[in-house]
Amino acid sequence: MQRAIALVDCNNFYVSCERLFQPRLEGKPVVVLSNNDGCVVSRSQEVKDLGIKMALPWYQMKDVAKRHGIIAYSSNYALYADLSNRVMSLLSQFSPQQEVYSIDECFLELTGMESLGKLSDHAQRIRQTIKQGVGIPVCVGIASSKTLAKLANHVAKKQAHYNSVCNFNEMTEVERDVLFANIEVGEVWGVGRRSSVRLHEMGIHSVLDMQRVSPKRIRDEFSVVLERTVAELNGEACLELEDIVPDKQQIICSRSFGSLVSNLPEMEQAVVSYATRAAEKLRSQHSLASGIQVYIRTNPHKEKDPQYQQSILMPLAEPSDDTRHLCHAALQGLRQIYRSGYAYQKAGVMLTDIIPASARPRTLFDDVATQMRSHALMSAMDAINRRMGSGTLKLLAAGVSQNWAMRSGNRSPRYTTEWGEIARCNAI
DNA sequence: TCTGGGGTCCTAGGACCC
DNA sequence: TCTGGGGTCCTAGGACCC
Repeated sequence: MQRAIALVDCNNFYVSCERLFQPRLEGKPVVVLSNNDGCVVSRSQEVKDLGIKMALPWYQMKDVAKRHGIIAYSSNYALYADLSNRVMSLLSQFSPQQEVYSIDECFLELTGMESLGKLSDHAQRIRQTIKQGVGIPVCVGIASSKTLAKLANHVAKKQAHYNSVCNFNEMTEVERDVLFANIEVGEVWGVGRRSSVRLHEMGIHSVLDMQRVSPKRIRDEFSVVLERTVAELNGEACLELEDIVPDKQQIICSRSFGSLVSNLPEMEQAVVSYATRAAEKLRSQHSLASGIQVYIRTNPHKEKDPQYQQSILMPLAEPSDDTRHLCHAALQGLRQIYRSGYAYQKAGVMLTDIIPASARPRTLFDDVATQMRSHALMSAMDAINRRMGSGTLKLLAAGVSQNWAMRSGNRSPRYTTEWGEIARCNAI
């Protein structure tokens, strides 16, 4: 039986989320910026049409934004995450097997569902359901492997006559060849900028070229990863749907500062804040970490300023999920690598050697009473912060004024997750 | 003034062991 | 004269993704 995998991808997801609550943005050029209002991470079609590239720094496009009346929003992850959950939940009705691949896209297994009629018609019903139920526009690509499904989605998005749905399985080989010959190889999932350049040098320019290249040659010149991509392009499904989300093997929390930091006390506040957040993520997947890595750096874009970056891995005496232990280790690490005389732009922490909490190693000398008190305290903190808002209860070491905190100049209200910011309907 | 954050997988190379 | 070969584990770094 022909394998049928769908990739459902939200259009301009963050921008679509903003428009949902502010319909006046419809038809206008809109962008959403990364943390710190750094660069563009989501663009409306109007902005794409202006030729503005993804990840362009905001300060570099302020002039063009002014000329064209581009409206910029700071990112509002609480809103996007909530709407994403609604989309994914609705999509789960359409297949027994769903892999949520990112905040705005998921794979659905549709193999064998041809009995429902043409799969492209089915995909149109999926689109209508999401549009009606959440209000977010999506495109659907269908094919016999994940890499091809991604490509089909790309076609559905770019070529208007497909009406937002493209099913390679419903096309003849000749039709596909014509299509593939006209798509740049760099559009393929797994072919990044570096590989793209090298492939071009080898004379492989289009998706069709890539499909027909000898897998062995790709393996020798690149890696097994890209060799799999070639197989996937030929309809051989090498990548399975991963419907069970595995625990994270590393948990990172890092952020650029709103303004440069040149003193240890503020760096300490930032590192404690990040370690606190990382510990929350760790507990939410019921895991323990045995190490915490701390990382600091100056601004590499300021070439004239003295540059410094350093990281250090701090092993913990025993695996833990206690914010206090993790922060303590992180601070010790920070003090070892911190050098005065630099203007720091960013710090981060990474939890490593993560194990399930149920696999905590036991010893004869375990202080079970302390472990239980720690667990009770962390559970209470998490419950309060969930209910009253993140950061309601925190370590004093995280600082109160937080002068280094990120900029977020134009964030929309958290319409769906904060009582105080909920959307209002005014009767006239 | 101003350039994101969070992940995964693979590979190469060194240390170490027998 | 002549100094192996294979395996594992760890780490750093690269490439890619959204």
